[in-house]
Amino acid sequence: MSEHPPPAGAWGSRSASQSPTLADVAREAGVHKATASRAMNPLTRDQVNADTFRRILHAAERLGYVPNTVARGLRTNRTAAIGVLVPDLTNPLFPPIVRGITDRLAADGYTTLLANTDNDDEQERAQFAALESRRADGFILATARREHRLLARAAERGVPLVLVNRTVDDLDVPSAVGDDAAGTTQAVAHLAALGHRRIGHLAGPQDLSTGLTRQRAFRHAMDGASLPVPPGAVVTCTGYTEDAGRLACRRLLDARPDTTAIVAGNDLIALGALTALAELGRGCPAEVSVVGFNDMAFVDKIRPPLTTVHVPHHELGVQAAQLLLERLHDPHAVAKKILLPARLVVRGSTAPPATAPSASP
Amino acid sequence: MSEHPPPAGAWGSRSASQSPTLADVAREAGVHKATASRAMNPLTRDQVNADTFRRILHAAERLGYVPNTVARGLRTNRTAAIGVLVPDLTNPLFPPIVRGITDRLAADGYTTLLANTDNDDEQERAQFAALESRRADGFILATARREHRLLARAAERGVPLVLVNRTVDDLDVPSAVGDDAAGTTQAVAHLAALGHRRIGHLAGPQDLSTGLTRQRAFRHAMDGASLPVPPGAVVTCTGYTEDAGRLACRRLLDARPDTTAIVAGNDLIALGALTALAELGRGCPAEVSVVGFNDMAFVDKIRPPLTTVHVPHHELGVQAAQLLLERLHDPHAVAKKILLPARLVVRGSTAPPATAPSASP
DNA sequence: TTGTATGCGTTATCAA
DNA sequence: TTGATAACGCATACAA
Repeated sequence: MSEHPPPAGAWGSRSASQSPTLADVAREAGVHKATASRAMNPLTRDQVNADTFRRILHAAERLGYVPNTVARGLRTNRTAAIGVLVPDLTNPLFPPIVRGITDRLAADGYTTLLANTDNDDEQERAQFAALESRRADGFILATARREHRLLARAAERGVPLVLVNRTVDDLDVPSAVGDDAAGTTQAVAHLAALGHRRIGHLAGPQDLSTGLTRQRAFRHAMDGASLPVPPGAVVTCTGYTEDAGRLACRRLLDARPDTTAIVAGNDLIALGALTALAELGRGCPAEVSVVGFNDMAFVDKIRPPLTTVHVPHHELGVQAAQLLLERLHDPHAVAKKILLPARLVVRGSTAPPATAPSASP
Repeated sequence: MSEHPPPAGAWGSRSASQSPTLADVAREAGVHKATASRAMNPLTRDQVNADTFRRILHAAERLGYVPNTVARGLRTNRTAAIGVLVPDLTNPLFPPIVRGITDRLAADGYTTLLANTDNDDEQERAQFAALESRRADGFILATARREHRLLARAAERGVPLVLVNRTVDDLDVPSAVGDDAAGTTQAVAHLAALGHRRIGHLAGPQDLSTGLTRQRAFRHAMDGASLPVPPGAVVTCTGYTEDAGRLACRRLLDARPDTTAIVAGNDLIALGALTALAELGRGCPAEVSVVGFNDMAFVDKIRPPLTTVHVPHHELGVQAAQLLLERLHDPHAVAKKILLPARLVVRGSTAPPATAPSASP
């Protein structure tokens, strides 16, 4: 056994800043490495005698043994690490999603490798390659475009992949997204019920599933309410940003000055629209109502408090992680697509139109 | 997967979903593993003949070789991965910090391992252990309390550690934080210049460096302006949350009903204070002015737009990452503490007091 | 139930 | 400049 054990938590002759290995534990417990390995692994724990198990565990504790996940990963070819790619963490949409992901993953002992892509193909490729070289067991992408080369190739190679928030065209990849269509429909219904007839849409980028789905749902809902969507009433923003929203709103009101309500592609676009309205001296909701999408943090505090479609982002993250874990457990499972309910939250940015709907023939 | 051999980029006889290894590349190029290794590593690249280098690189490309970071990590005992611990990513304070960290780390080829602790000791311990078992090369903690057992022990063990946003007492750990004292001083000076004399402080938790520093700076600045800080004018919040701010604000106004201005420990506390004021029917800034701290995203959009102290959070993250990289490069470097400038941003939540400062004797 | 032997993919050391 | 060999720490097939 050990001669004079150094103060505490040291391990014999090894240099002070070295971690003890399974070999050290085995030596300390007087067993073979393999037995120590079995004792430390929950899955093989029952293969070892109860008594020796206690001895080994005790030795491990005494030495402060921590299993080396890197070595284990090399041996087992599984790292219990998941790559998470988001466009930009400072977009308030993503923190709750990522939080949901990490919460679910951590519960199963998985670690989250986080990377931002800034919607840049080259950055995304580089980050994805880096995480793949790290042998992440799977990926959760919040960066999907409807057509996505990198994503398609990865899926074809059989890389375990799950999409969150956005989805992709023509590919059987599991995903967890909000019900964009239903949310948009509720927004239009709300405005129609208030008496609005000239409703515009500031659409998100059409190469993103959210942008396209919401735009189509908008037209469909308008049609269903027998409301017209004349040329210029739908303007596509260059991005999900405040500034793109501001610019698009000006174009919308330029083409359709009598617009009384706007369905924005998301909350950032809605904020931009509010700015544009303020610049143009048009009151919201007095003259123009605005509905957002996502119910980002603090949009209830702005002026006017934003009517918007709530999407359960944390739960989106949880479900995405859950899907990935299931897929890792059973690689041949069918690629589920989860749609989480969205619901309109009415606040102060919507009101009946100031002038009654035109009563002329 | 598919029975049909994959179209292109397959590697001889290996099973379809296997990555090619250095051995495969070496065989393809007709050299030894070791030579291939040297060719693929930027640091040893020049040890290899230019011609064979091209041959190896070509072979690697043909096979789609990606170095296995796990194996490299086992061999070199360095993983190029950094553990990042935050209390809660959905607190708007942290996304820009984390973004700054990942930006700087990614630039040097490091990967970010992200974990949330929810200010819970046990969660933090577990997450830290998990990341350590993964052999992260170092850690950036946004979770520091002034006295922090886990942190202290890790520092003593020589684990490369950097603190961000918050710091710790009595420990030589590098850190990057905002200039809390200077920011608070500016806030008080601003209010005093507006004519406020009865200024209260909703202090953050005093076991956090930010809470203590700002509280002390508040008292010091008040003293410097010859303004009194009577009992009850400083209330400590139970946390950096809206609700804690709301409750504390009620206690403050209960004890000191004639308060005309409030310096909040941070923006969330300020938001809670605004809520409390609204509940009590006290206008802001008409009756009570409020100053926040941090300049979180979108506090310029709320009503009233929040006067607050801007802290360069992204840069805080960048600097923290930079400190850690330096420390990894030179483990014996001195533990720098970086203080980034904070500056008051005046918006709509502050105004001169409604009643002129009491003119009685 | 435990011990033996081997290899995961890479890099460091030594020889040639 | 290149090749041979060993070792990083662990898990597992096989033997005992």
